[in-house]
Amino acid sequence: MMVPRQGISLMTVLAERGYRSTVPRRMIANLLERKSEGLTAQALCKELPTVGRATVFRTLKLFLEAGILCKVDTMGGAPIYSLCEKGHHHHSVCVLCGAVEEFRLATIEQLMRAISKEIPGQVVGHRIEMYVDCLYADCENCPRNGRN
Amino acid sequence: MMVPRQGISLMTVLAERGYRSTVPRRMIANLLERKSEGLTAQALCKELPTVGRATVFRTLKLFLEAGILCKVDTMGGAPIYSLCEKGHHHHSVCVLCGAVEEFRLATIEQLMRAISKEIPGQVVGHRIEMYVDCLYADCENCPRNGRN
DNA sequence: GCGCTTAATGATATGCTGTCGCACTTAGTA
DNA sequence: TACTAAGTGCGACAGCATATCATTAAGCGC
Repeated sequence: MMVPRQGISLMTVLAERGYRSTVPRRMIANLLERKSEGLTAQALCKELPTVGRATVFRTLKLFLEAGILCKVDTMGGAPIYSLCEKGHHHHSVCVLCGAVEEFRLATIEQLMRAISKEIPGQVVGHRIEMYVDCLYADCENCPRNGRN
Repeated sequence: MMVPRQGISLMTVLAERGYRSTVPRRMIANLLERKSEGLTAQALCKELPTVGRATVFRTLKLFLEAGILCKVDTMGGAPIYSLCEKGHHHHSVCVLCGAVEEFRLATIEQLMRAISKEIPGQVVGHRIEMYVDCLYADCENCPRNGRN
C-alpha cells in the first residue's frame, strides 16, 4: 500500500514512441510522477502556469494512448489523471480527497469471465471503480483528518 | 435478456413524489420508456425540439434522483440515460450503438465485499461497466449488422 | 555549432454536457 | 374561473476538452 510508484519514466515512453522531449512535456511528466495519487487537468494547469492548457490536454492524451496514465472518473467531479503501471487493473478513488490507487485482483478477472458468459454479445472491455472513504488513514488532504 | 422493460411508469413516480404532470415531462417520460436501450441528453433534445434543453436536464435529474433512471458512462462519448429498475445493478454498454442493458449478479456483490477487505479505507460505493460488441445479435443500429 | 524542417506550442475560438437566473406560462386547487 | 406556486424556455454561463493557426524550438544533417 502507498508504495512510491517508480515505473518506466513517462519521458522514456514518449521517446520510445518517437515523440520529442520538450520543456512542457518534461514539466508535465515530472509533476505526474511526483504526484502518484493523481491530479486533475485543472490542477496540472494551475501548477504549471507557463504551460498552455491545450498542451496539458495534448500531453495527457499522449500518455493515455501509451497506456502509462489513467483517466479515472470521480463521483461527479473532474476526472483524475493518475500514473499507472502497464497492464490491466482497476482503481479505488477517495470520495473525500480524490486520491487514486490502483488494485489488481485475480478474482476480478475470474468474475469478468463469468459475467461475459451471462451477457449477450462479445465483451470488449470493462471498468470497475471502487469509491472509498479514504485510502490513507493519515491523509491530511481529507477534511475528516484535520491533522491526525 | 431483452425483456421489454415495463416497470413503474416514470410519471407515476413523479406524481408519488409530488411533482406536477406537465406536457414536457410526459413527452420525456414517454420517449425514455419507449427507448429502453437508452438515449443521450442530446438525442432527447433532438427528438423533442419543442422542449427546452434546460427542461430536459431538469427532468432527467428528477428521474435520476427518484432512482428510476441511470446515467451510464460510455467509453469516451456522451453519457446515456437509461430507464432502470430500482435496486442495485450494473450496466453493459454496446460500444457500437450505445445500447444499455442492466445486469445483476449475486457473484458481483460477493466479490465487492471481498475487495472491500483488500482495499484500505471504507468502501462507500462502486461502479462496474461491461463494454460489449453488441447486446443484440440482430441490432440494426450497429454498423456491423447491415440488415441481418 | 548552424540552419533547416517539421513537430510542438500557446492563444484563441469552439464544442459539449450541464446549470443558473429570470420573466413568462400553466397545472392544480380553491 | 381565478389564483398561485411550480414549471418552462431562453439565454448566459461554467467546466472539461478539442480544433485552428501562426509562432517557436527540437532534433537532425552538415
